[in-house]
Formats: sequence, structure tokens, C-alpha cells
Amino acid sequence: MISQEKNPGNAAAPVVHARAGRAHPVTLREVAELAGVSTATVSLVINKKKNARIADETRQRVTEAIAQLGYRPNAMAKTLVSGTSKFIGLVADGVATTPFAGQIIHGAQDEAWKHGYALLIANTEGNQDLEKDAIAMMLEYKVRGILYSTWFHRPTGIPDTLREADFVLVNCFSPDAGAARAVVPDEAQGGQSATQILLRSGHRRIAFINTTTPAPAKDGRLQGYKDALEDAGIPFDPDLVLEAYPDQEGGYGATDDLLQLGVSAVYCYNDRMAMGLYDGLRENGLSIPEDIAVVGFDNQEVIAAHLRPPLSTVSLPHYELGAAGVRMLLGLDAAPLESAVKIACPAVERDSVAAHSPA
Amino acid sequence: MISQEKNPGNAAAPVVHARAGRAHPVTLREVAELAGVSTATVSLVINKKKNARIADETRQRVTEAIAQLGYRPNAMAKTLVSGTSKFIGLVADGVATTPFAGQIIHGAQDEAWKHGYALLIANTEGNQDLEKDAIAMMLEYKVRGILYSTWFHRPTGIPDTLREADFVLVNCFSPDAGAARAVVPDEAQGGQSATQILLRSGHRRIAFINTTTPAPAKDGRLQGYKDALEDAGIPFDPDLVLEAYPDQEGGYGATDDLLQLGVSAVYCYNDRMAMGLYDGLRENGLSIPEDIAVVGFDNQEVIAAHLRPPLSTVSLPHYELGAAGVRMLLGLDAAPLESAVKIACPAVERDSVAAHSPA
DNA sequence: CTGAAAGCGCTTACAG
DNA sequence: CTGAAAGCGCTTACAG
Repeated sequence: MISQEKNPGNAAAPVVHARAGRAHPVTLREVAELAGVSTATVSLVINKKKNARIADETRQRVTEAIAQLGYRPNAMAKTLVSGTSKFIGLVADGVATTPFAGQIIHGAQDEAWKHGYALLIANTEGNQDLEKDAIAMMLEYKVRGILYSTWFHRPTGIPDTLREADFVLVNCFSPDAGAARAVVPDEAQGGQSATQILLRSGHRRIAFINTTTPAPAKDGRLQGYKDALEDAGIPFDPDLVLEAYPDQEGGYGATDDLLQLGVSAVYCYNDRMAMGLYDGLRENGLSIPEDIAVVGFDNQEVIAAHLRPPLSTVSLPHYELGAAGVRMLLGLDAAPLESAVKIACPAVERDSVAAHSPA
Repeated sequence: MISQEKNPGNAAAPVVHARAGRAHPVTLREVAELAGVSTATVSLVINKKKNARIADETRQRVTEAIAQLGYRPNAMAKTLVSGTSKFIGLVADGVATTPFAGQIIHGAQDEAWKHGYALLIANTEGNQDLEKDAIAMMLEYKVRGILYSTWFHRPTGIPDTLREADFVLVNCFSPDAGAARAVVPDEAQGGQSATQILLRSGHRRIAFINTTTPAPAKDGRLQGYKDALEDAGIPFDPDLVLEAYPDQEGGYGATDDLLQLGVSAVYCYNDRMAMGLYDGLRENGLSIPEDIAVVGFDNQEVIAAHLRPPLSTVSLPHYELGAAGVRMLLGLDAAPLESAVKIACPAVERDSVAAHSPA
């Protein structure tokens, strides 16, 4: 309980440093001295070595000394000896940009923690120099591996230095087959699930408002739509596929074209589009889901859960992406080099589609 | 350029490990040997020591050796010697829960990086044990200090172990005055700014829909409303203050009561409420801002920027909170123990308030 | 069952 | 201008 305060006699002096105590943190050696054993013995009891046979009495003394001194092992020294740290690096090209990028971090952090690893993060905002520095930093801290992630699903190049570490691409993939382990959302399955929500509700004539921006999501979500129709024995009609910019304005602006189509249901590329469409539909005196059923994609919580009516959609599994990335890195999950692992986008049904409207 | 591949002769074997190369990473000693100097010299040139006078020719040889071997300093060893690492810890009680919690991380990360620090994050989801473990981990990695943050502005207790480090509370504060450095959003100023947007537009009778949930934000945002009215010489009328649950449903549900008030403008506790109110107002055939002007609070991007009309609001400065926390921790910004530092909530004007409606 | 010693990869006085 | 040596705090064979 020895805690050397700076100004023991001067209680009135403002405590400038909130730091508790000693200039020099307590070391293994000090614990050993207090317990009257060697540092080796202390190390052994701390690390609970199986085959180390330590007398209970000795172990006891050591444990007490540790508690009494408030000893904390120096992880740096530990790592120096072992050669590899308990860090996993996560480089992201934008936590800023999107509300759910944070979920990748969250999933990675939880999973890493579960296996005794801490997350070292760096946000590069897409800046190549920053990225290089970030990777260098992680390499210097001898991370166990690096998760290289993007805020939206896309192909990516692989920085040279990244190859100096074990790494997994998260939410992105290398266009060069076999070049890297990667985990991405299963856009096609998601699109299929979204369409099926509508199909199950009895709709046969379903429009799809796709994005105008090229991306794996654009192709995948369309493919899923086609797959679902095919499964249901409904011929694909290209006229039912519209395109708009993937935000509220885009969805709103697509309203008129959509109404020309004479469909009873529409699947939107994302929730934001659906949000805009809600406004457009409402302005036309149409109600959801009675007059027209709507499903989105992304499950962007703030929007989807609170639109009126709450939006049925499909969830982009960011949390799972981060977690799976960690498991693949640690060799806990299979991680083929040939192709990216796909994570399911589960359907989230709410009230924008009637339970059964034999439209 | 010596890179010892695992199976040099067996090109057909699948490359299981994407890791480039050597089992043993190259060390300072190897660089020294290749350059024909001592390790001390190499260390000196790497760290660009001012007073170290090294012959240009020697420096040159060392630099080449480093490049040739692809040497990366071992940060662990470095830290061991210096005693304190280049880490700043960030413990958060929920990255998950809210879309903007990620901004605290983002701001902290950017600022930390700017000063040569890396961010070590841990998400505790409010779990005390996890929290203790997270702090212990950070302490063991000898972090320079810890940012203890909450996903919404609130009073907080301070875990004992946190006091073993330098720390700053971010988005939260200790109810015990003088107990800790802290940085929080300036709710009162924000509420004042929100109200002033309306005042400047000519409104005199302004309702405030506050939250039902007790929080510093509840008191502060109300105080700001009162302050703004007082500055404008308008007596505060308690009847104009409604309360509702702080989400879309709450805002929607408050519509009728609001309409009883006969106001020309309304300031909502947050953007989500405003979003619900938009729907309620629209259902009553009212248009924004012509019939009634609306301002929100939070500047929750996905919502505020894309409602129709786009919502005027006040920004919760999460990014700045994270950045300021780092600066306070590093002693770059003043950080009084007596009271929390307040960060301004800047107004973000969009189209839900007319430029000039002499209502 | 426990201790003495070497070593992980660096940096920092101290000589020269 | 540069090298030899000690030491940061730990762990790991190796003795005993």
C-alpha cells in the first residue's frame, strides 16, 4: 500500500496529475523480493504454467505480494520475449463516412477480445500515405495480423506492405483471384431474400429500383432479384428495373417512373432510397403497404426501424464481417484464398409489406 | 533481397500463409552487421538524434542496409526501454448502440495519430468486468493515457483502476466536482443556437418538445431555449414546452398537442423526434416551413440532411469531443479538474426554417 | 519444488 | 565520429 504522493504535506495544492502514484511502476523483481522468491517463480505463478510445480505456500506468498504492490505485468516486455503481440490491427478507409462502418470495428473488437487480442485501429480516410504509415505502425507493434477494411463493399488493391503481415480483407476483395483472404456480404442472397419477402406476401409484379453507381452491390442485388423471380417461376422483365442515385432524393425522384410500371411492390437498392420513396408515394396519396409494398436493403437502423410504417429490409452484416475477419485471421474459420467468404444478409421483416396481400 | 521462401522448389504447393518471408524478422543487429557498424550507430541514424554526429558516408551505408533488409524497428523493444508507449487507450461503453459513437473514435484516432500515437480501443457495452479487463489491458501496454467515453452525454462513475492512468472523460463527467478532467458537448449553447435559428427567422411563439428521459441534455437544451428567449425579450411560457420520448414515434405522437399550442415554430429535442413530427405535420396537411418551422438537434446525418425539406439542426460534436479528449490528455489543451470543458454544438441550417418569415 | 543466467531488440550514457 | 556495455521487464531452458 505504499503510494508516494507528490506533495504529501501540501494537501491544498491542486492535484495536477490524476495519475496514482509512483514514478516507477512496480516490476516482477519487486514482487519477487517481497515474496522472497526468484523472478522466475513469480513469472511461473502469474502465467499458471501447467508443469510448474510450485508449493501452495509459495504461490500464496507471491499472490499476496502481487496484490499488495498492485503489480501489473509489462505487456511490452512480455511481447518482446514472445516475438508476437496480442494485437490485431484494423485499418479502415472511413469510420467517418458511414453510420455502420463502426459496426465492423465493433464486431472485430468483440471477437478479438474473445480470443485475448486487443484491437489497434487506424482510419486512413482513403489516404495512401496515411495507410502506409498505419500499416508500418502495426507491423512495428508486431501485430498478429491486419484486417484491411473498406466502408462499402468493393474491389480493392492490396498495399505492398500489407503483405508483410498476415491479413484479411473485410468488406472488400482483390480482383486478382487467389490473391488474398477476404470476407464480404452476400449481396445476391440478400437481394434474393428481399425479393422473397415480397413474393411470400403474394406479389408477382415487383419492381426493383437499382443504384446508378457501379459496385458489387449493384450487380449482386440485381442477381438476387432475378434468382428469386426465377425460383418463383416469374419471368424477369427488364422494364421493371429502374435506376436512381442511392439516397433519399433518388428514391423520391423515382416515384413517378415507378408508378408508371403498375406494380404492387417495389424492392429498393437501399433503405435511404426507400425513405425517399415513402415521401413520393405519400404525396401521390398512396399508402404502404396497402397500395404498394416496399422493401429496402441495409437495415440502416435509424431509418428502417422508424419510418412509418417501419421498413422491411435486409441487413448488411457489418458486425459479422468484422468478427469473421478476426476468426479467419486467427485460423478459426476457413479462409480460402480462391474466393471471398460470403456472409449472409438476413431479412428483417417489419410492416412495409402486408403479411398476406393476394395482390 | 534475401527472402527465404518456405518451399522454394515446390511451386505447385498452395501458399497457405500469405505472410512474406522470414521466420525471424530482421533486427537492428543484422542491419548493423550488414552496414559494418555498431547497433548504437544504427539506432542513432534511425532516430535522427540531433547531437549524434555520424559521418554522411556511414549514415548512407546504414540507410541502404535498412532498405535492403526491409528492416522494421520493433516497437515493443523501443517501448520497453522508454517505459511509456505511443498508445492512447479508448474505452467506450457502446460503439454499437449509436450511429455517431463512431465519430468519437474517429476524432480521437485522427488527433492521436497527428501526435504520433496509436489508438487502442475497447468496447465494453457497459459491462463492468469487461471494462476492468479493458483498462487492465491498456495499463499493461503502458498506454500514455486513457479516454473513457460514453455514447450519450451523462454523469459517470470512475472505475478505480482508471486512476492508475492518466485519463480524460469524453462525453461524460464525474458528478464529484474536481474529480476528473472531462469534455462534453455544450448542450445549453446548442439549445440556444437552435432556438435562435427560429428567432432570426421572425418566430416569436416557439414550442419546445423536450425529452421525457432525464439527462444533462434534457436540462441543457431547455436552458438554452430559455436563454435564447430571454435574450430576445420573449417571456418564457412553460405551456410551450412539451415532452415526448426522444424518437420518431415520440415526435409523431406529439403532433396533436403541438398543434393545440398555436405556435409558428417548434424546436425538437432531437432529429429523430423531428423526423416523426414531419410525418405528423404532413398528415395534418401542414407544410414545412411555410405553416410551421422545425429545428432539431444532433445533426444525425442520415436523417437531417435528407428529410424533405432538409432539417435545420444543431450538431453534436462527437468528432471534436474525441479530438479534444486526446489533446487534453496530452496536455495540449487546457483541462481543468474543476469542471468539464464544453465543446460548442454548431448550428447547421437547412430548409426547415424559412429565411425570413415574419410570422 | 525453486533459483541463476541468458536473451528478446532496442537505447543510452560512457569511453575513446 | 563510433563502439562496447549495461539495462528496460519479462520468459525460458537448465541446473540442482
